[in-house]
Amino acid sequence: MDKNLSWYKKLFEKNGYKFTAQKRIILLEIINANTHLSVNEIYDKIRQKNIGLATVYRSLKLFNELDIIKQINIDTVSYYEMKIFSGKPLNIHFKCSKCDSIIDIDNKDLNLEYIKLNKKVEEENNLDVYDVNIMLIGVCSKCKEDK
Amino acid sequence: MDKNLSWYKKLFEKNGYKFTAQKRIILLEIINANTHLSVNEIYDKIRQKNIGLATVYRSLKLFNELDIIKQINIDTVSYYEMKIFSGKPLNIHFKCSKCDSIIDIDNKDLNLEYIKLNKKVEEENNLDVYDVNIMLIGVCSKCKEDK
DNA sequence: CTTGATGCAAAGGATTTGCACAAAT
DNA sequence: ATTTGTGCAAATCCTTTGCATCAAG
Repeated sequence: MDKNLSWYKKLFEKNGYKFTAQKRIILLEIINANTHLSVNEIYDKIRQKNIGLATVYRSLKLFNELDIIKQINIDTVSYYEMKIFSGKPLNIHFKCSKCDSIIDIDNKDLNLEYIKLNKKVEEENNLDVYDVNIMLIGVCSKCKEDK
Repeated sequence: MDKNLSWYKKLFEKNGYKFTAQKRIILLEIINANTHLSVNEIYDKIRQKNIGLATVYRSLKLFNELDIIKQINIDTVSYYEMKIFSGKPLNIHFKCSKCDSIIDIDNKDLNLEYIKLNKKVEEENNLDVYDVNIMLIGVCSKCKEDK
């Protein structure tokens, strides 16, 4: 087991949960995907391993609670992705309203600018902001071409 | 009927839909709320008028199609609010993770800055962006106090 | 009279829960 | 042993759909 997984194992146990084979498999899928996944996408990848849908839901709920994944809701469908701290403070998602594809937008400069804006919101409204979801809607480059 | 409502009536009829009493009642609730409403919040306000839940869903779907309302999804719950063009190009929502309240954040300067950032995203990724949903998550001022 | 709209109830889809059994400490 | 986790099926919640009827043009 590599270093990272044992880190997660410790986190689970510290909070009174067991790091079972099922949770390990589900977590690895999300880590390896490196993008957002829906419950069904996760379930499809692991269904041959005899893991029930309810277990997927329960694991995701737990991961969320422990703050290791992030849930993104797009048109009533939920997607999940890892929270990664270094160099990727937040993820911006773009949805094409023509082809419905969802694109991850990741750009350090942009992220920094968004963070500055968040600071401003915090100050002006007396809030603590610790997470942001930004969802852009429009037409992607492919759909701009074929019209 | 005031000017605004007759504008909506025309919009509906131009698109082959009737401006019924039910749609009028539902639309007025959203206009008067001046904030985001869930389907249940809308339904509760009008249920005494003998309007079915299905009609609420159908009307919201239609309003969305005609682009007069905007749908916001927060943790699998959908909220609806008017799209207002003048001076309110976008709405930023903040959700307190302690008390679950949702606060509308509206500030012209902030909106302008966000729009600049969106331009940057458009250019760098060759996209057309025409709508943005920004959702901040954190702790509200009330919950910051009572701890 | 023709077309779209409505209310109701049934259907559908996503998510959660109850329960008996299995696994881990 | 005790506690937590799992798979399955049933239950629940939100949303959509089918159908008979109603209303508007």
